[in-house]
Amino acid sequence: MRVRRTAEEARERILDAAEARLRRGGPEAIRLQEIAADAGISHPTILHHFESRDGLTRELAKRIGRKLGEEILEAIARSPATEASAVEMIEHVFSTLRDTGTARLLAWRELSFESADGGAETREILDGIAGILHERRVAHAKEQRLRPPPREDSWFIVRLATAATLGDALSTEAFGATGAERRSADLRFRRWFGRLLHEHIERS
Amino acid sequence: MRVRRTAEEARERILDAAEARLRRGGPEAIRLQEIAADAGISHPTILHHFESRDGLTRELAKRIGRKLGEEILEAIARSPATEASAVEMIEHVFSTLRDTGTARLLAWRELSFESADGGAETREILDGIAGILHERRVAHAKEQRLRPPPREDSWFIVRLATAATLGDALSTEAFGATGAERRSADLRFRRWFGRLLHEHIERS
DNA sequence: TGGTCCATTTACAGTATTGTCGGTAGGAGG
DNA sequence: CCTCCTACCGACAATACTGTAAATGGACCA
Repeated sequence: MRVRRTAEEARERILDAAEARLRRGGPEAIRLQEIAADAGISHPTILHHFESRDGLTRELAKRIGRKLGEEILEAIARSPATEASAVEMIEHVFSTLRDTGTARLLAWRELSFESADGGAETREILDGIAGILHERRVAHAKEQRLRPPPREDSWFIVRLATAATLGDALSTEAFGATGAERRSADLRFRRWFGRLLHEHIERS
Repeated sequence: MRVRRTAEEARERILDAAEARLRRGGPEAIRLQEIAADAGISHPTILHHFESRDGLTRELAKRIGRKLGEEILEAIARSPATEASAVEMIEHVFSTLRDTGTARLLAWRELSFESADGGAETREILDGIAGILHERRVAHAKEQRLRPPPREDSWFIVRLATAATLGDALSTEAFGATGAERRSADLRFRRWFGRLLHEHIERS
């Protein structure tokens, strides 16, 4: 009683299982046998599709990056294009990133592939976001007949938002009680952070 | 020709070696044999002192937390006690944390022991810092006859600084060229962040 | 229907890694 | 000097994990 999938389908399934293990079990949880069990296949099938365990982790890291890009672009597309909402945009982007648990995966990626080439891709995405943000701010300044903010300021805003989200998602346990209380504190913190950035931007 | 150390000394040596491996090689680099080789001992000695590999990692995680606490407290002690320097204090604390590479270790710790009890300890440290910051702010407000900021505001400042530092240290690769150019950008970013917090605090 | 492709499996090989055991030796205290 | 404690080691056991080889069968196509 053997299920046969397309190669693409099988690969996705395997990556899904590996990702789930990574979310739950930390950086050492990528074991071929366990992943295979989760995916309902035998472990040599994984090797058939990814060459080696290393191939699997590399592919997984790539996919995490791709998914992140998609999530962010989607969030940008959904956010209204008014000038003041630039902050909201950022906030929304990164709260999405966080709630989906992608932050943990990103951290694993950074930790595991310190000198990998994957960083360039991430950087492009962030450059893109910073560009959009900056354009909006420049347009806003023109309207109000104020002088435009330095480019680096916009870049730093994105950098801060990224770092804060990543860091916050990682160290959540340290920041308060669990359950409902924590959720509401998380929300208040996010809002507080949004306001902080907003005020900074308003001050141009 | 056999070297005999005190148990305490041996444990420290082993933990040092393990920590170094973790810094360089990522989360999967904790191998008893390699660590033993680095420490100039045989691997059963590690097991003798730590029961099991798991015992070693747990102990290492604990020590990382302790060291962090010490570093932070030291930095606090060194920073002047004037009110306005509260931000500087934070900035200094976390730049120290970052430059020593402790941020990477913390990330490993969070990733590996998701539901461990270690979180409480970290939280206590942060609570302490937030307390100090808040006291200073309250005193400052009293002097200026302004109304004191909400406690949660101080707490959130610390939370943001922590998260941002941790996240930034992790994702540094994604943020720009390496070498001298990056260093100066890092410095500017830190300053920028410091000013951002400072302005927020000044606005009470 | 017969044939080909290839995703999948079972069984196995090889190796790396953790953990155990018995014994050895350094050093402190009597 | 003798004795005890225990840090330490070499050799071995057990297991866990990755990777290989050969066979199997599902699906599509002629």
